[in-house]
Amino acid sequence: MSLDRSLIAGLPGFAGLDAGDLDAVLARARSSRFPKDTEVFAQGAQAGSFFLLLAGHIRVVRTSPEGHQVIARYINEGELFGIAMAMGRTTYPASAVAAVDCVVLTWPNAAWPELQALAPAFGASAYRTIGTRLQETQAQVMEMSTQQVEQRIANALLRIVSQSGKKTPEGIEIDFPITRQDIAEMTGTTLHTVSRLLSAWEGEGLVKSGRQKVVITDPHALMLMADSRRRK
Amino acid sequence: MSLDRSLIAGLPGFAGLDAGDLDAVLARARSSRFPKDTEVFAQGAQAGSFFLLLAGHIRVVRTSPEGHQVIARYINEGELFGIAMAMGRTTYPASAVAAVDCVVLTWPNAAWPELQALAPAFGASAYRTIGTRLQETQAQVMEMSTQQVEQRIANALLRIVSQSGKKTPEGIEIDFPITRQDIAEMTGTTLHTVSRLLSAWEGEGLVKSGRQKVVITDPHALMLMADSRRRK
DNA sequence: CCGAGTGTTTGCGCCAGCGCAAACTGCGGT
DNA sequence: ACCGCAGTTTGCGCTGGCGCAAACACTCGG
Repeated sequence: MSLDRSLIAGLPGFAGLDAGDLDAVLARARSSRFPKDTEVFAQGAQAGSFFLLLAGHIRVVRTSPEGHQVIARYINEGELFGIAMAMGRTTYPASAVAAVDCVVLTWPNAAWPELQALAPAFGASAYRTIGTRLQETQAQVMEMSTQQVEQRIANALLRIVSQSGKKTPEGIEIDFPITRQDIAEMTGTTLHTVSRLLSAWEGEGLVKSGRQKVVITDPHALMLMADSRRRK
Repeated sequence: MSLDRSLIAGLPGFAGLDAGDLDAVLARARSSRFPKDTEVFAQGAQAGSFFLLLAGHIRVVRTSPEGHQVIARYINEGELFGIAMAMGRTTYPASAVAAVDCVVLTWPNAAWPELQALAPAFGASAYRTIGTRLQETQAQVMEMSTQQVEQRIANALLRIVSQSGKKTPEGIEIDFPITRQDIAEMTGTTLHTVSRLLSAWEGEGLVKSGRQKVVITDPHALMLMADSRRRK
């Protein structure tokens, strides 16, 4: 069973490749399904492969020696992940867990140079991805240093929604299940605080939230919330 | 005036190059001196060059729109920095300021592919650098989410000292001037808190500190401090 | 030697957000 | 239809660390 070219034809890393090249890229890949809440790879495991998310949403989680969990990011459809080896690592620095049922392409590390040779844009795109993530992570550090919890949560929601938002009659909805606990782990707070805040916002008509679901009903007001310059 | 090969011969990115190659690498570079507290490049500026620190210490600072400053990292001798273009950026995401008088090699962006061609290890080394920084930054996010201020500061000091520590009869000293404010900006706290903590530690004989100077007299005790599992 | 500037220390009051605990609710399974 | 669990809400008390402010101590230039 071979994979259809259309799966990857539209992605930035493979732009401008002809049918033959696309097939060659796919020839080395294996496609697999990960049911909700299963691990694609585990933190600390030997990094033998890298991945591309074809469908679904993936949560990248870091666990501290003390057992604390932090959500480093969510991976969206079409993104590379688990590219430890491109960063010169031999081991995955975090775990990847399917937030919903996912479809994933897997390449062995050995395919990395081949892909780069085949698709000149692939390497550049991958490195740009890493660079972008470094930026985002540094931005997160800034946020955590300088902003109040309220603003951090607002920012986090806006960020998610901008990447994985689904329009509904009520507003923009996060299109994968997300718990208060998840939001807390993204923003360095507790589920209690997140819950309180969301309740408050719901009261003000900014958001509408239910079990593992959040809908932003007034994005503009949330944006104001997100960067209301505090103190001074 | 040409640059001596020995300047870069020992660096990981240029390992195994012969004299001619090294000269070729240096031919494209310009060496310059940056006095203490001068900017090598400014956040937001067009990224036309990338840099290698030959001597000194450089502080990488991000400033938020509100004017808050955060120290993203310190660059040590022999490290690349300002490699925005390798990450697909056209603009520097942070400012680089000389913490002491520095000597810096500068290449125009155009030299990037040439260096990669000349020194196969160069590209890999650069990407590993970015990867490492991503790891470190993510680790910092975890730290800020899960640890108390006390531990974050201890960790920050240990990290600095492990990279830029100078042994003295009294202990290990940070070998560039660093203020309480700097430490606060690295750890997301205030200079007040840092000052109080350092005073307390000085009382317990863990550190010895003065104006823009910190000496770790009992690294082991500090390490205990750094990862004393808190609550539960 | 003096003054100015920069970095540091310290006291005090306060409050955002956490820890703990208990109750509640909606969903999925049998 | 029911039960059980996972996720959520909410109250309450406490405290770590911040904001503010004032005094202090080096160091450097003149």
